Amino acid sequence: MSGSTARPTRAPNGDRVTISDVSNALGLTKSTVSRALNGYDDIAEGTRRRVARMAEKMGYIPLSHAQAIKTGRTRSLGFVIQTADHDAHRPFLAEFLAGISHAASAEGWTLTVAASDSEAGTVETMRALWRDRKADGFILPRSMIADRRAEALELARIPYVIFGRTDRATPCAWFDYLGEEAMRRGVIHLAELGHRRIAYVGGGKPYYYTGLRREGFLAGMSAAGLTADPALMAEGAVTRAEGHAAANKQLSNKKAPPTAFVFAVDMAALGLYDAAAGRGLRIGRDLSVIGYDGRPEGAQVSPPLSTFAADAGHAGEALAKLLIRRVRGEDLAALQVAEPAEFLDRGSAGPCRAP
Amino acid sequence: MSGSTARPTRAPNGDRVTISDVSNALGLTKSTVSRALNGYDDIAEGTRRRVARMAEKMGYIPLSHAQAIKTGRTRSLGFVIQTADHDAHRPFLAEFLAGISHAASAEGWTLTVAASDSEAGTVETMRALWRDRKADGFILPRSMIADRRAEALELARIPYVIFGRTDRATPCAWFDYLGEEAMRRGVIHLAELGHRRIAYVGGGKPYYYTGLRREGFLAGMSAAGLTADPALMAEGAVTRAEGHAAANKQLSNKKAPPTAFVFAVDMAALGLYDAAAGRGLRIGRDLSVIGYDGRPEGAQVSPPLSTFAADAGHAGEALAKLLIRRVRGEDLAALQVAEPAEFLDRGSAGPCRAP
DNA sequence: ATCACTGCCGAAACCGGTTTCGGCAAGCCT
DNA sequence: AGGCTTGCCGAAACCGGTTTCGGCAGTGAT
Repeated sequence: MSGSTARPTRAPNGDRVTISDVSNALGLTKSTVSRALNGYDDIAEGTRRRVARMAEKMGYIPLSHAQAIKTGRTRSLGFVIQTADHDAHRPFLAEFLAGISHAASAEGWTLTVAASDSEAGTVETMRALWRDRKADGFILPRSMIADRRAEALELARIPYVIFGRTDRATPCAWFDYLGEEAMRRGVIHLAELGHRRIAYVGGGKPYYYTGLRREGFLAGMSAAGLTADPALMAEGAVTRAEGHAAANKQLSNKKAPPTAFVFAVDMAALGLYDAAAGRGLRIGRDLSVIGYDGRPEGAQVSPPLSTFAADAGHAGEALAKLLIRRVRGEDLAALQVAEPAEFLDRGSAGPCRAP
Repeated sequence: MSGSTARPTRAPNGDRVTISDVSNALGLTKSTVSRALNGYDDIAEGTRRRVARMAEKMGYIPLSHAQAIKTGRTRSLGFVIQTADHDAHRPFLAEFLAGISHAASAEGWTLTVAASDSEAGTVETMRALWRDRKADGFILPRSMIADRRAEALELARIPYVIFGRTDRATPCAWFDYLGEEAMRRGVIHLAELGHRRIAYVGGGKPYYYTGLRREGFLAGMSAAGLTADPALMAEGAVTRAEGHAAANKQLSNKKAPPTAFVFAVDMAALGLYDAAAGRGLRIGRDLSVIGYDGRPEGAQVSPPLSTFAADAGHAGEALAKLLIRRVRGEDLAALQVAEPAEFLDRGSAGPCRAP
């Protein structure tokens, strides 16, 4: 026993331990070691354990691209940054990517990112990455209405998961926060504070979540026994400036200005602070507002924006795990996850003071 | 000629064209094709061209991980997101990564990103990625004083490039914007507008750029024939809140409050807007300010913040190109690039109105 | 005419794994 | 006791490339 451990643990290689090193140390062939490690059923249980222990002890980690040449799988997730959309979702990216690679590396996978400046280019990029085995599947951020990326991937039979639900007929793997539920709760919360004229400012047109949140708002209104005034509803505001404009428009409604706002997007909600400042109104007292996203910028303003936290890092982690399971062949039905967004009551929503 | 083109261009493989497909189509061996494509000098010029054309025509792209098993190179750049530093640099990340992968894919390389939550973890992660051939080299964002990441990589002989210069003795490849030059020009610009009491608010302590910009400020002062007042100089402000605090402190200087500010970081400069609003001072008239970074947030405020644009996307591209050249073995001396930051005069710096 | 080069390509080993196939030994059945 | 499974492992092919080595034909020198 002690004699055989004198065998050099050091690989003859560069410094890596190869499968041959392991098999030599055990007096087995590398094919046996490979099958033992990969769970083939023609390996004796005792042998399997011996192999596993020795591999562990020697620190053997298979070279993923050496396996890939035969298996076609690299154990890497793909993500394409779409540089064209200079939209409001960009700031999420850092946490999102961090979340993805965090979950990925926990499973021994990696994240490959590429960039493209158009939707067509994105699809083409993913196809190329797939063809060259740089990624075993893709994570698509922000599902859009009639999402062509998903369509193309489906057609090419490339595994993928989406952040957000879709309107596509064929099912797919996805993770999403229940934005509609948040909107509903937000409205009810405001109603309980006595607000009756509640305005709504929705998000980006092409995104699927926009419809969901709008419906959530309407559901909240009827749950609270209120009727939604079409004049107090808008869509398409994702930046602070757009939110400012939308808020200004609704506040100009002379005969029945809103006393509270629900925004589908935090950044737009910050625009209300500007609109309020321009009119000498105080947020949280003269005007209440609830946002959605949990953006850090919302915590900086005064009073801090009450919002629903949709943690991007957590979403990234969840999606990475889902994609890995998807690539491994799990059924789609088990790969659809929805989570509630957590309400952060930070003071921008107060009791109604209007008559 | 026309007869031989009847040969199936389609690969017998899955759908990929392999090197054997190319060699068969030409009646050569794959070793010859490989050497022809890789520029060996024992291949006749005519043959080389025939091979190149056929490869192009058939759409042959070598599988990078198939090459890697022999060469040890994957043609991929590594980048580790450090999740711990929730600092102000986070927002740059999206453009930075987009720039990197843009330049990378232009050369047929890819970007592998991982995440870590500590400096030690970052180094360990890079080492693991390197060992497993997931990355041929790394891009380090934001050089720090006594940067341990660079030290560790140097020791392990792992190629890398840094965004920013360093204080390390051993030379390394880097790209940087001339922040000190920008500070100098900013001061001179303000001096030409008549300002004499110019305050300075520097950036993050651990970062190397902080010292450079401070020196740049001082150089500008002396170039303008002014003496810097230590009471009007601060450091360590990278967020809006920190900038707000620093500005407040300097504006409280009763006997000689500054009429103009130079900030090392845009986000901190925005804090001056808050401080000014709190005192009823108008930026661009009562108070002048010049920032640095070219952050989009600076364009949103009123008046828009005059600043120096240090394009993160461009930096990413430049660094990716440098790293690729570095991995290919080019000498360090040629891989050190400094570029000026472009001044964006957007109105926050006006003539001095103080006595 | 001979010889040593040189230019150019094929043959084969190799990289680090996976996977198919075949065979030996033990166990079960008749 | 002999035949048939079954369990378990080794041998060898294979994946898609790279790289070493050797040899053949043509060239120039002697």
